[in-house]
Amino acid sequence: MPRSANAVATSPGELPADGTLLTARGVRSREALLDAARHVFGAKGYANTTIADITSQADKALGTFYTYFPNKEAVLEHMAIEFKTDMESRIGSIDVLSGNRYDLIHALSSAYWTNCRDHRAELAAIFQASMLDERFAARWREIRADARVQMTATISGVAAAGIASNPEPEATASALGSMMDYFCYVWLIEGGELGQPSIGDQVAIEAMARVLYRTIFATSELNQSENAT
Amino acid sequence: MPRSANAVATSPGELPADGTLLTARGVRSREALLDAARHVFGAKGYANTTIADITSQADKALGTFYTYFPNKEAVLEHMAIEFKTDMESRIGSIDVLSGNRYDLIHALSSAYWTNCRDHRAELAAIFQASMLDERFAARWREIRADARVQMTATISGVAAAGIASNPEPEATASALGSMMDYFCYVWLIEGGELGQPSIGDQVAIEAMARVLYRTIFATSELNQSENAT
Amino acid sequence: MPRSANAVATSPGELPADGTLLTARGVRSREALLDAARHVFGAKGYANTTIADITSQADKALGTFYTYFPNKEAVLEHMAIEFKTDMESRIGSIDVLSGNRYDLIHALSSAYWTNCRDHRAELAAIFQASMLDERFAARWREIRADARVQMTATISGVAAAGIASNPEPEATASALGSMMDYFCYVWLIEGGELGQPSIGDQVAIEAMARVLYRTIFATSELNQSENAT
Amino acid sequence: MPRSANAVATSPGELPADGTLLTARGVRSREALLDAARHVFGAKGYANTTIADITSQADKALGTFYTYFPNKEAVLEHMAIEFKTDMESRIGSIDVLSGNRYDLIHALSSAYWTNCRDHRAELAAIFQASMLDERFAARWREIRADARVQMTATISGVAAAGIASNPEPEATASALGSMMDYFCYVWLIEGGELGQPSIGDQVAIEAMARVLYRTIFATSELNQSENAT
DNA sequence: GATGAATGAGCTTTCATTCAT
DNA sequence: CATGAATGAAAGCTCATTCAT
Repeated sequence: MPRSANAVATSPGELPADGTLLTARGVRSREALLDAARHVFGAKGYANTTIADITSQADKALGTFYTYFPNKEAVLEHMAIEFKTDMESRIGSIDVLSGNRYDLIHALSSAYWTNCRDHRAELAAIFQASMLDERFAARWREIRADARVQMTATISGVAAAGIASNPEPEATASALGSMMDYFCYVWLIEGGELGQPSIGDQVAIEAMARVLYRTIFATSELNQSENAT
Repeated sequence: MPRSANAVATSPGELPADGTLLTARGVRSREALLDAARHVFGAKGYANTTIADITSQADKALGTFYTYFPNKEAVLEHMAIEFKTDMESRIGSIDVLSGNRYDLIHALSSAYWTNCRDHRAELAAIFQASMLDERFAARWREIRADARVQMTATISGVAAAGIASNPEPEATASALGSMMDYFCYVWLIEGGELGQPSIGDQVAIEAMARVLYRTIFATSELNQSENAT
Repeated sequence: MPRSANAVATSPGELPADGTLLTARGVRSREALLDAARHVFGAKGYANTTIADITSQADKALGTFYTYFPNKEAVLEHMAIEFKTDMESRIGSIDVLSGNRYDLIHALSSAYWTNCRDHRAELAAIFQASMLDERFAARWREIRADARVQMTATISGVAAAGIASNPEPEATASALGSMMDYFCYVWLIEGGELGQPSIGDQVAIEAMARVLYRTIFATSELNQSENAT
Repeated sequence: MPRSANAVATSPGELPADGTLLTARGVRSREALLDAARHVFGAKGYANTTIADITSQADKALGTFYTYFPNKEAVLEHMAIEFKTDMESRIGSIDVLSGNRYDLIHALSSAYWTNCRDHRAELAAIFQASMLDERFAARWREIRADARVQMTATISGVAAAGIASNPEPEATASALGSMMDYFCYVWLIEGGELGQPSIGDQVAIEAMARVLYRTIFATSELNQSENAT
């Protein structure tokens, strides 16, 4: 297919299914579909969303969807990449040098929480898809791994000598990562715990920061009773 | 109208759809279906499992399923109850008085992990269903709440005075609960983290225990730097 | 799935998609679908026939089709086997010893024509599918090969010495096979030649026989002028 | 309303859908689409080819197709005419007077085979379409009739008295025509017979010539045994 | 003329659920 | 109780055709 004169360059990830460029109109439509998808994923969940739900939310014909995406997974793929990229950028822009150790942990929690909050719908969809589709489970594992590595790197940078030893750091990091992932999911998507549907940003961020901080910087004293077991 | 002479009393939760009693044969069939469901839920996931999958695994005819359950959710409901009951029983049987504080936490982690491990398939199904079905999300919330309350009660029983303060105990408990739930899910069901497919029981239990213990019993010293922020 | 007491043994090729046995009712339904398929394949052509056409012709619900066949190809597969089996049986039952050479050729033509005529709809479908679907082209090639081999064997059995040599017997056999296949297709399915929509059985059979006979048993005299070229 | 100054006269069959004249650019585009269609018809088959396949092969936008053709059939129509015209021209240019009888038959076979070979893709498409579309079946019938008439005329011109009688000459001609059509299809398009994917031009042409020659010029001797039946 | 986005009818396939035997 | 055939609503995806730019 020829490069039309009115086709415009698009940023990576904005290419339609067949690899051709999009016109301005195309870019708008694609964006409308993504917005619509975000909306309905958030409202009905990824699995319960049909292509028709997305197009009707975007006020497009059903077939239009397939001009831009080969299937629902592709939409999610796109969102997952955005989610990941954004997360990396937020975590990457934390100033590792300023502030004390707790500040750093707090900044990390804050970045994590905020990113999940600002990508509520996508997070919901990604989480759900990771439990339904083997391929997406692998995708999500990558995203988690990435975040965990970032986190670990950040932590390691400030970990001073004399701090409580961390046997099995990998397992501990996994536990902390699980905490963050699911805590965000529970409060931002599932609707909180029984009888308590929502939580303030600060309270949430501090709760996560607390668990992270105490686990990572436990004093040797505490550490010893642990070993005493 | 009286049931046939060979109808037998069944324990609660073993009643067929219409509330009548089951014959011995009926009990066997029902059990076969539940076993089959556990098996295929574990193998293909809850969402991807069809009623036909269950009956064919159980070597029964399709229609037989509806003699015992109104639908797939009912099967899961049953499993969720078992999961919950078993969890309560394991946590309840922890000897709160013996051992030191870490031992108690460790016992808790162990009970949690072991229950999840022994109910792998059900856990997978419950997790998945909680993301697909609003009703099941509520159900799972209850189960989680229950476990959290149990856990908190256990913790509170040994929490001595002078220990680091826990502002927002609810949020902290939620974070710790999230950690346990998802950590178990990741390692027992999803297949671990990127590049590391499995984990030893002891390593897993200790990782969870470490996070719980350090978070709950942080020394005031650590606590102060936290407040200093 | 259990072997139900009312499931009945079925002849090979009458098994449903999942390999289980069919009940008497099932056998009836399956047959009804096959009949309906034959009918609509004949009326609208294979490619233009939808599953819905078949089921509505059979007065069944759409989904019923999938109880017996995984897709439209499977129906055709079934028909192709029947066609081939029947053809083999007809050709196989020709009495090779009785009659003169021409009689044998005539019997062969007759068997061929009659089989195609009695399987009009299937032949149409098979022919069409062989042009649309690579897999079916291979299937049809097998059927043709089989028929050709049968034919050749029959011919060889009576081919006396001193008959005109046949250089490139394979190519000649292929040409004769093509003649028979397409001649039958043209007159039995396509609706004949321009301006002549039908042909009598005897005329058709004799026309094919004539070409076969003259080609195979050409006298050396004729053969020599051929070589003289 | 007069067309623009750069509109040029086109040969018959090169008119766009609306009957107006084409500019030089238009002629180029149209030709590009026809070439592309030939290519993809040959590669994927007529039925499996979409308009998008054609335009993308031609490196044109989808909509451009409809500037020149109302639909896919129109493209094929065009090709069929070319095929037919070319066939007529090749057969027409055979020198009826020179050479012996076999030479003439051979020249006919050769012209037929060569034309089919040089229009492989079109032949494939025409054949296929004749099985899918009633209108095209009629079209193809015309083409075949034409070739048959040409052939018969050629043959008749050299048929001397005293040659074996040909009862039902129409049916015989139809059988011979079927042989040629399908033999060419099988070897040039379908990929040959089972286990033998291709054939040399000479072998193919001679096989067809042999069948034609022996059938048409059978000696009375052979003819008699035929009647003896 | 050329472009490619938009449309929606049409088809395939799946599967929960019912029900006659 | 057990059986498995029947049902039809839903959803995914394709593609010929139109049309505004």
